[in-house]
Amino acid sequence: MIHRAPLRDEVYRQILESIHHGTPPAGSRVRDSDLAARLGVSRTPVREALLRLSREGVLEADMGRGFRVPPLAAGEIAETGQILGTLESLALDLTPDFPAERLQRLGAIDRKLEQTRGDAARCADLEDEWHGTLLEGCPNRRLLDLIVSLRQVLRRYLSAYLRDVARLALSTLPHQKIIDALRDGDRKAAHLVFAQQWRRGIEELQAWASR
Amino acid sequence: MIHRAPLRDEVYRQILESIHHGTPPAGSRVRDSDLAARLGVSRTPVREALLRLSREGVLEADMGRGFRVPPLAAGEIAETGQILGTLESLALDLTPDFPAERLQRLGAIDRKLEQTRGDAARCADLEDEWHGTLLEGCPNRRLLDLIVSLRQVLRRYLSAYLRDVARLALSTLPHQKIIDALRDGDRKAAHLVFAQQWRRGIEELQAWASR
DNA sequence: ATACAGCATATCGTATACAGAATACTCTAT
DNA sequence: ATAGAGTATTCTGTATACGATATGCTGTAT
Repeated sequence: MIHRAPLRDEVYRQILESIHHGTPPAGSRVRDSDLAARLGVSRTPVREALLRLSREGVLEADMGRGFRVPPLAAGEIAETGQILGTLESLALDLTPDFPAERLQRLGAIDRKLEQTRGDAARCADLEDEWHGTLLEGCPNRRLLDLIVSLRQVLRRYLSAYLRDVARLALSTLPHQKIIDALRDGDRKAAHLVFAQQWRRGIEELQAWASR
Repeated sequence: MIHRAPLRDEVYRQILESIHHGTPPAGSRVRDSDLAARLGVSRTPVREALLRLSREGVLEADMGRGFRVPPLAAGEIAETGQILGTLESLALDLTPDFPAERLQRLGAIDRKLEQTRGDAARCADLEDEWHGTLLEGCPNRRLLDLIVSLRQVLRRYLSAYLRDVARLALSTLPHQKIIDALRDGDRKAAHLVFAQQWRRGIEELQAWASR
């Protein structure tokens, strides 16, 4: 069973990756013809990807003025964080079980996370992967899709933060606490730590973004 | 200060309205050239609108096969309902206050709702307006945007339901209970009734959709 | 030096063109 | 009459073209 993938999807991924690496930097314009030339495709799929990115909040679009990477705004962290924290908590609650195999994979990601030094984007990637793995058992696929797309917004801040403070690695301690609670079958505790970690993470990002 | 609006936005609205009225019916294909001809614009803005609608879950897009109105599926009601109920509850909690003026407007919408007979789409419109008005004070604009776009998915089911059972009007009783609780400053009670009403609504829709 | 008018250029939003894949159609063989 | 191969047509995804608006530059006046 073969299936062709739309160009716009690949273009979407490429642009997103660039933005996470900070190119172009926050505040700058994004010219569709530039991207089309760089990626070797026409403007059409590029614009489709840009339109999608601006619906998702990763880009801004002003009529007649094209697209731009919005400046980092502390307020956006809180807005998106509230939503994402709520939705990920919901996904956690909806997940029927956490088989040992999944918990092991979570531990493996944490170990990689601890070994990752210096590469902010890679670090943020792993953090994303951890959350994705934790929630992958949630049967509500639409919810998972929504979470993934919302996460792109926060990822921009997380990457910028990690680059800026040049922190060598994210702490995996709260991760481990959640894994332990789930292994013991203590959903309530897991939920609590998870929500608390979310709050802390958002506060940390916000404190940084507010200078 | 004048601002031109992108064609794709107007096209988006038109298509959405059609779908809510049940044309084209669930299951049928949507040809961009048809719409372009009918609306008197080119395929470009039409495709942009269709792409957006399929990202939002109102349409389906298969590569090489274009777009279609997905068949009504009971599972989708539960999936979207879980998300939307959670997010609207969040928005309710985040709203700092409910001035008397807003509560009066809610009452006015309810009265219109009671007088609306037979027009399913109009009825669903008013139900939407009620929720929109209830939550308009929430300072998290991104959350409100997200809620609006998610609501489009459920609206398709609500419209179809109202058309099918030919119910003359939605009950505004739970609405009134929420308004009363808010007037008394009893947020907890309001939250409770709200969440409960959500559950009941979803169950009702789902029971209908499952035949 | 600064601010502004006027022109040149770039870039956007939309329309159209084109190639290839999917669907519909026809004709034949059973 | 039905099923299936082969062809014609439609429609999609992507590329290109075009007109209009926004942006940037140059020169001049203050």
